[in-house]
Formats: sequence, C-alpha cells, structure tokens
Amino acid sequence: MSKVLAKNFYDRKTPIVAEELLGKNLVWRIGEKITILPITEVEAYDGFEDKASHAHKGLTERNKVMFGDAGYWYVYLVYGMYCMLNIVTGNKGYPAAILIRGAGDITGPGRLTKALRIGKTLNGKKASRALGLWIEDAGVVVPKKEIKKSPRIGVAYAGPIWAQKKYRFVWRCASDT
DNA sequence: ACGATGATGAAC
DNA sequence: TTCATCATCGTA
Repeated sequence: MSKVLAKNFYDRKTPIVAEELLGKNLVWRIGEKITILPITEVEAYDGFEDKASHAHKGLTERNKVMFGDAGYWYVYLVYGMYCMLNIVTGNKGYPAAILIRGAGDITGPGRLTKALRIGKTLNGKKASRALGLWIEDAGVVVPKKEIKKSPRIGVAYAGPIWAQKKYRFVWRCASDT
C-alpha cells in the first residue's frame, strides 16, 4: 500500500524529513501518464539562520511559500534556465524546504524538472493527487548505511558554518561505492 | 573552464 | 532603473 505523504510528515524538523524522503516515491501524473521515481538525493534548507537558504534575508515575493504550511511545492528559477523543485517543511511562519536534487535515474535538480517538465506553475501548490504531483510512501526503508550525508552544493557564499553543514542526503546503493 | 540566460533583491 | 548574483548544465 502506498500512502500519500501529507502535512504530518513534512511538518517536522527539516533534516529529519529530508533524510526520510530518500526512498519515497515522487509521483507525477499528466493525464493518463504516470511517472514514479524513487527519491535519491535531497538538500535541507532550514530556518531564518541558514545563510544558504533563500529565507535568511526575510520574507520576499519569491520565497514566501517557504514561510507557509508544510507539504506545498516551492518552485523557482535559477541561472535563468532551470527550475528547482522543493517541498516546504516546518510550521507555518518557519521558513524551511527541501530541494529534490535527484530521483530515479535522474541526477541533478535542473535535469529532474527538465525531464518531467515541471515549471513554476506548481509554485505554492499543495502536493496532492489532485494536483498531479505528490510524494508517497511505498514502504521502502533505506538502510542508514546507504545514506550519505555531505555539504550542500553551490552554497559557498553562505560562509563556512552553513556551507559546511551536512544537509545533503544521498541514497547510495550498496552495489556502487 | 566557461558561457547561456533571466528572475530576483538591493542599491542608487 | 541598473547591477551583481545566483540551491545549474552542456559543451569544450
């Protein structure tokens, strides 16, 4: 049985949610076509103090979704070309989100949204079957040994403390090393 | 190693 | 209104 992850899953400490998202299924439906991809790589962006997070400069038009309820999509454009897909975590008023960097065979957040044709129209929408983009638990448990923690990518500007935080979680199968 | 490519936020 | 800066990727 697969169950759709809802607010009670996302509304917890961001790094915990991020780690638990590994192995969950990202589901994307366009009409009759359904794509199911197990999540393999994520990054946590947590709270006002996190200098790598968009939220650290306060509430803005772009990042306001991060301040809202958990379980909503935060989608934005970087480098003029690629949309980044994030799921909002934490309580309302507490800005946090998790960037989905890879799922299935796809590695890289830009490639993921390009492959699925996910765009900013989903920004601020609730992850649900009705929307056509959601995450569900198919009962897969990823062994701790297969989870690799490391610093986040592309956030050197955040200063040593935040740039070095191990908020990146990668599901590395035992078969490869 | 670097350019593409455009929204964003802050300065002026 | 202008400017530097990006949670990146493909090509070289």
